[in-house]
This record gives sequence, structure tokens and C-alpha cells, in this order.
Amino acid sequence: MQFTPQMRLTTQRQIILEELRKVTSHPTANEVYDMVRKRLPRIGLGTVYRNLELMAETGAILKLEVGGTQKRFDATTAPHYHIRCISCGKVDDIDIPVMTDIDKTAAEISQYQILGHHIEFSGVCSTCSSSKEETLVN
Amino acid sequence: MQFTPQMRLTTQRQIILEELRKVTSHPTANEVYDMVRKRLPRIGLGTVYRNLELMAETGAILKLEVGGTQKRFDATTAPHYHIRCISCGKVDDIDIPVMTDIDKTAAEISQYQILGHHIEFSGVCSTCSSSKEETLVN
DNA sequence: TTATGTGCAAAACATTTGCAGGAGT
DNA sequence: ACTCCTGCAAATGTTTTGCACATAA
Repeated sequence: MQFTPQMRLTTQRQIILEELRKVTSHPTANEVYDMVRKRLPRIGLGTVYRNLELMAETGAILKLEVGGTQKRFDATTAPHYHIRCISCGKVDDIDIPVMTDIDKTAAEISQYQILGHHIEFSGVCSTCSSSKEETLVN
Repeated sequence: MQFTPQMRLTTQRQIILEELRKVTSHPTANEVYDMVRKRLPRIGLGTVYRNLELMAETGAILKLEVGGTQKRFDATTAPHYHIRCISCGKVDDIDIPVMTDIDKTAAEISQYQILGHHIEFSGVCSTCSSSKEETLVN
């Protein structure tokens, strides 16, 4: 990420970004906190929130406002869509081509100045659907 | 909405649904609470949450898990997409044809059992963009 | 050196829940 | 009557914030 003149390259910031880049699981702030804490045991949860927010603002990472109670974070900033398991809450990427054209369509029919769009599929992941079968059998 | 045998037709339930049907603004639970309270001043916020949740489960209304900190509710249950103003948080319907086919595509390429999808556009509403112009002028 | 960042703890918000009394069927 | 539901208040979970100290530049 590029650090603006007044934005300092701190250890906390580097490690948060490094840890987020290691995973593809779209962790919540708390999950990032747990990951980072293994390397920086004294880091505060507030610092994690502040930095994730800051990086999302500068565009270094993505803040995912998907369903569920917690926001999630993604180091992959190229546009892509997501799928969320309604049973366990897990969020995965889904490899469907991004529709660049629908933003133009939206701009034509709406009063809004369009900035973009996001698609969230919902479903049941394979882990959850197999554990459901077990429950039915038992 | 249809009430199941064990689900009672209470005054609170009726009025919450009536009030939600009066608006197209996708109110938050708190906004519904304020609307309903004008007719039922002693209703509790917990009752509003419980009933909105229940109606969303039975499919009588939609619970919108859009961006922002609060969930929103919609009495229009036919599939449709939304647009959210990143400045004021307002959520409007956007009249773009629902893509029924992409659920099939998603089912083919993913391990998930697909239940559906939702598209959320983000942008700046006309009110917010005109107030921004004023700020620039002043 | 000095503005920016951090750790800690408290506060703020949104939502859920336990329980005693109330109401629909 | 017998459940289910409600109001109230307390609890919970997530995110934000104030402040004194630390640290990058």
C-alpha cells in the first residue's frame, strides 16, 4: 500500500496487512486481531479496527459489507463477487465475471451518481450441507 | 401474511406490518419502532425486533443485509435490487431486471448449494450530490 | 521534535434475551 | 386454560473513541 506523507509505516500496520494477505478467508476484525496477536501480543483491538478502516479508505484493502453481524476484510482489491453460507457465515469468492456494464445501466435509470456494485450470493457450503445430512440420518 | 397455527395475530404484529407497507424507504428496526410508536406508544423495541425477524423468516417481509451498521426491512418481497447512498445511507430500489440466470451459473462453478443473490449498487443520491456542490461553492 | 499512532479501557450502538405479567385462540 | 406474546430492562456483541504514552519521520 502507498503511505501518504502523514501516514506512517508502523509495525502494526505492516503486520496487519501481511496477515490479511496470507489468507483468502475474508476475516472479521476480530479474526484479524487473533492472527496479528500471534506476532504482536500487545496490539490492541482498537488499533486493528483503526488500521483496517484506514486501509479500506485508501483502497489498500476491501471492507466487505456482507450479510451477518460483522464486517469482513479482503486483501484482494480487484473487483469480484462473494458467496456467503447462511449456515456457518463463511464468505468465499465466487468466480463469476464482473459485470461492468450494469453500472452504466444503473446510471441511466437512477438519480444516483453510481460508484459501483457488489453481488452477494447466498447458499449453503459443502461442509454445512454434509453435516446437515448427518443430522437427518442420525 | 399468513399466520401459522401457533403464530398469533397480535395488534403489534398487524401494526408493524401495516406501517412497513406504508413506506418504500427500507426503514431500520429503530425507524419502524418510531413509526409504530405513534400508534402504539407502549410497544417495546424488542417486540419490534422480534416481529420483524419473525416476519422475515416466514417470508412476509424482506430483511435487507445491506451496507451500513443497521439492517433494513422491506415489505416488497418480490426480488429486486437496491442502491445505497454512501453519504447519507439512504437505500432505494433500483429498477434493473433481476438476473435469474446467474444463480444457475453460480451453482455450476461453486461448491455451494445456491439459494439466491442480491445486488447492491453504491452511489451518491441527488440530495447529497447537490449539497456537496453547495459546499464547494461556499 | 512533533505530529501521528498505539494500548487500554470506557463508551456507543445495534440487537438479543430473561422474565413476569398480558392477551389471543 | 394454555400457550404464545409483550414490555421492560439487562445482557451481548461489534465497533468507536478519549487519553496518556510511544514512536516514525
